[in-house]
Amino acid sequence: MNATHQDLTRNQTLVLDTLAKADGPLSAYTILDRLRGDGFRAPLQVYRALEKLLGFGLVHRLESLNAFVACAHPHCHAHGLIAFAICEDCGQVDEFSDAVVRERLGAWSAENGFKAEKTTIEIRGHCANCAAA
Amino acid sequence: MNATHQDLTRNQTLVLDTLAKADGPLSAYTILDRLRGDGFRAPLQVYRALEKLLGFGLVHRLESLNAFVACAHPHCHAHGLIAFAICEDCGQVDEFSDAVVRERLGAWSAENGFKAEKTTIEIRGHCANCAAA
DNA sequence: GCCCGACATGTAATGATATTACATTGCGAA
DNA sequence: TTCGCAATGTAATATCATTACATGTCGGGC
Repeated sequence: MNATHQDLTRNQTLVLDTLAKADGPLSAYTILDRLRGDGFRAPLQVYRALEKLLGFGLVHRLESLNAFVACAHPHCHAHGLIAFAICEDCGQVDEFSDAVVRERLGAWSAENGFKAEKTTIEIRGHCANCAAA
Repeated sequence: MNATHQDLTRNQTLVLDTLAKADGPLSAYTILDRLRGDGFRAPLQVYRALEKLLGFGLVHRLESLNAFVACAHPHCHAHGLIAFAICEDCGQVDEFSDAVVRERLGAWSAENGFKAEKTTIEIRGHCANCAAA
């Protein structure tokens, strides 16, 4: 019973749409500001919606930015490990997945008896466009 | 001209020693509190020391925790990519490095023209000890 | 010896991110 | 209808990090 877009509440929909329309990651407070016109008043309204959306796999949190992005592949919440390449110049985020990386990290966990719950991979740098300029 | 332990200033030494003595990651404010007795008064004193220590490779920042740990291998600041396994129960952090993972992420960057500056890999979960309990 | 520049430090104020606590509302099931 | 649960609203506060500006320290060139 995976949550679909239709299960979302009003607040969740507003937050997700805001992220989807944005051209890069947004902080919770930026989302809040963009939704003032829709009646948002307090950070908690944003954080609560984000919490659900993260659970549904529709949104990702970028730990190194303290910010959030809409999932680039919202239809296949299948892949368990996602990596992000974050351009420090233009803010663009590229989301990808690598089976070998997943397998290697899984192997380390198995060898060390570590039960992984959530894995974060974030590469900060400069995208092709910005590196060229 | 890599910085050695001897190049450190008083504040840097105090902060590094605090992290080294701790049994897990510490937030900047926790470090501050532990150094009040040594004359520390303001967050900036901690953040400035951390900034240098991060540059020297003697300390790592855990992005998903907003906290800091002393490097487990302070003598070989060689390996370019480090992964952290963080136990959510006991707070222990295990630091490791995997050549295959580095190679795969490097390959993705090369294919996509992305110039990587810094890569974060953090696995949150439960260590062998805590998982057993 | 003195002056200067570079860097480390001290201090206050503020900004940015996130959570706790408690009251209220909406809505389906017994 | 009434209960219970999940979502929501609101205020206050906790936590993490930076900006701005003043002061101190030390070594090199003169």
